Amino acid sequence: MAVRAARGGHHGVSIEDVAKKAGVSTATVSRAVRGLPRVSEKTRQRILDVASELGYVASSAASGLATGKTRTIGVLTPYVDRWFFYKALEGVERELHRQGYNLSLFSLDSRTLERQRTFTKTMVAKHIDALLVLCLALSMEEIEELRRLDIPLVAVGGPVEDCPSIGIDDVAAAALATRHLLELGHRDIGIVHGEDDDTDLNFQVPILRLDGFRGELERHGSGFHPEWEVRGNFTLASGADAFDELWNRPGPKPTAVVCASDEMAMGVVLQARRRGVRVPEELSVIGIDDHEFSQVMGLTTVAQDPVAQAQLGTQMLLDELAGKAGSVHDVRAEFELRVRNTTSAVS
Amino acid sequence: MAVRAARGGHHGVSIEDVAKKAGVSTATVSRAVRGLPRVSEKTRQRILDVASELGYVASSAASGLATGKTRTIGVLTPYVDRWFFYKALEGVERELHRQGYNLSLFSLDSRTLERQRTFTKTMVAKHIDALLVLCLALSMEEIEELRRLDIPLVAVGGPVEDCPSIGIDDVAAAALATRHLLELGHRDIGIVHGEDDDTDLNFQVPILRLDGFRGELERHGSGFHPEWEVRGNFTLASGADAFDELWNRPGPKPTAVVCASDEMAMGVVLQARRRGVRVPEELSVIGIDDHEFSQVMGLTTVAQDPVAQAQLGTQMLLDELAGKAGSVHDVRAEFELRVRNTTSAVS
DNA sequence: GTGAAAGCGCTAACAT
DNA sequence: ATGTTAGCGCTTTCAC
Repeated sequence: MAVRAARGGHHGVSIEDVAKKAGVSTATVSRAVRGLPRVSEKTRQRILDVASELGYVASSAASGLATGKTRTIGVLTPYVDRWFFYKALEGVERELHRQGYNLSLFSLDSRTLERQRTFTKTMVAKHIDALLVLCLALSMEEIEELRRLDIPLVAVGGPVEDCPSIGIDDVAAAALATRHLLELGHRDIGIVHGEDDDTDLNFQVPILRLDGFRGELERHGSGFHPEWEVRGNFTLASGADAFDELWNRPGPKPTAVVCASDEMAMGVVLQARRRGVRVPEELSVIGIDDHEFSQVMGLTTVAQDPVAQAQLGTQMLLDELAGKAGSVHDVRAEFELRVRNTTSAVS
Repeated sequence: MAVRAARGGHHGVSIEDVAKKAGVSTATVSRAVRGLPRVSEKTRQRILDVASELGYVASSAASGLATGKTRTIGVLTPYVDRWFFYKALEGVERELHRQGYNLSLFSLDSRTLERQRTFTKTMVAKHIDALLVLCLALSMEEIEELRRLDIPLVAVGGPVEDCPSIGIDDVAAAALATRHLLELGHRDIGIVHGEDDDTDLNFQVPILRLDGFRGELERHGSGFHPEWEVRGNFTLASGADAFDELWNRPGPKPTAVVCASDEMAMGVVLQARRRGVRVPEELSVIGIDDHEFSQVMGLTTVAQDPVAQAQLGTQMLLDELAGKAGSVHDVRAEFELRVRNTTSAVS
């Protein structure tokens, strides 16, 4: 007893408290509160009443220990303050809480050194029943480690080696954006992409979009302009910088530019206008995403829906946990061109 | 044994496995892996080796049950896709994982009906050791329920009844924004606020900012223009709508407008320019927040730092959990005027 | 339909 | 420094 008191079990109604007060065994309480059969309606009701009167809620640690399930799924993401990521997070959350699951958030910001530790120690600690990875730059070892976890796993927003994933066809999306410009008569097209030099990181999206752009240009027979391929990092500021880079360089300028994200596209538009380059009259700009700001800004873009993608991924995980093996599988999400007013026919 | 196998305990190295293989008791393993004293360096090393060889990680459910601690703290937020909130979330995450804590995210989107359920059932289930509430619209019953949880609690970004909170002085921030306009010579000033009609919800921020605005005007002796007080909901789109509302109304227009958030301010700027009203020549606009887009857009604003606020709040919670009673307390966070180019002297 | 009892994997006295 | 042991609160088999 001394032990128990010392461990601070003071506040917290246990199943036993309910059982006693209801005059039944803990087993019956357990069945009753979980809505299991083999309890008469009468006793169930009595138990439920007592439970709510006492404010009883099962300890997740205890039931987790007993069942091996935690009813929480993890979300692993590189950022939480970037559009795709917070939208997706929103989607996961929505789907999860609707089902009474908890969401455990892991953010592996940069390529920090303490990363590995976090990964192994904290995540693998059986905290979670399943994991949803958001389009993360993962090393091979990390991926390997995740697989070893042996829990349902799905990637959203970008392919992850050997792992079912949900997301748009990035190559096709970038190609679509490029084609839109081509069809408007543009021939001098630049791109603001996000490809990093860093290798060994499993972050394909920027590369895929760049590929889509180049592929479409090639298909069309347009020439390459390596000097018009400039790198950004998916932020608004980097888009503005990209415009400067393009315009500060001597020589001819592109008449249009496709951006690997709306944020960068908006950066380009804003900076162009600030420097007196009219959009779309002198420069057409198209993005990918359909950020909520894009509509107000009138940005032409290739839209995708991260919330829906994340919800789908979550649902698959939940289905899998519910016993429907094979629920988790690859899905190419939808995307579509939304023409607004940052693109126009070449003059 | 049949039981154990049936419960899927197959993958999962237990403390006993380690103990056996290392030839010690589970108690010693427990001490060793947690870095507790009373273990010789020799055995500790041996245990650690075995543990890592076996890939042992303590089950959080088991240790949670034994200790009554979960090493996870909850974050309760109304949105995850709005600036202040995702920034704060980022701050919490950063601070938490640095300390090996987990983050459990609860999003109580709208005033949905299933809200109550989520609240009670899921949250209160002892999942968490402490809770950080993000500037949420809470009903009195909900607040009451939170207090009953009897765990360290702190609010960030907006006052919550009877609960220590970290955030800027919203009245002062709005007053500062207003004063800036006044000092530029503006006398016809409008506001885009976010005050909702909904009562009984503990979401003070919009009201406080509106108060700050009105107070400053009054202090200055400027007249009120109720028709220039228009409501938004903190989004870019609502800012654009607010501009329309202001400009579509017959009669004189304000020469300046303060907005309760940068997103709304940007909406106003964008819509003004689209409709041919020059900013800042014909209309000065100031926001509150310093959204990452604001710098690129050149928006004048009163800046605050949600990441820092959240980190501070998290640290307080952690300190409290570490035994430093009284660590959680009110803090007025900093804010400062950042003049850029959406405001200018009245012409 | 209900109860007794044996765990789940870990921690914390207490003894040695 | 290390082992023994009694729980933590819940679930689940098996008997009744």
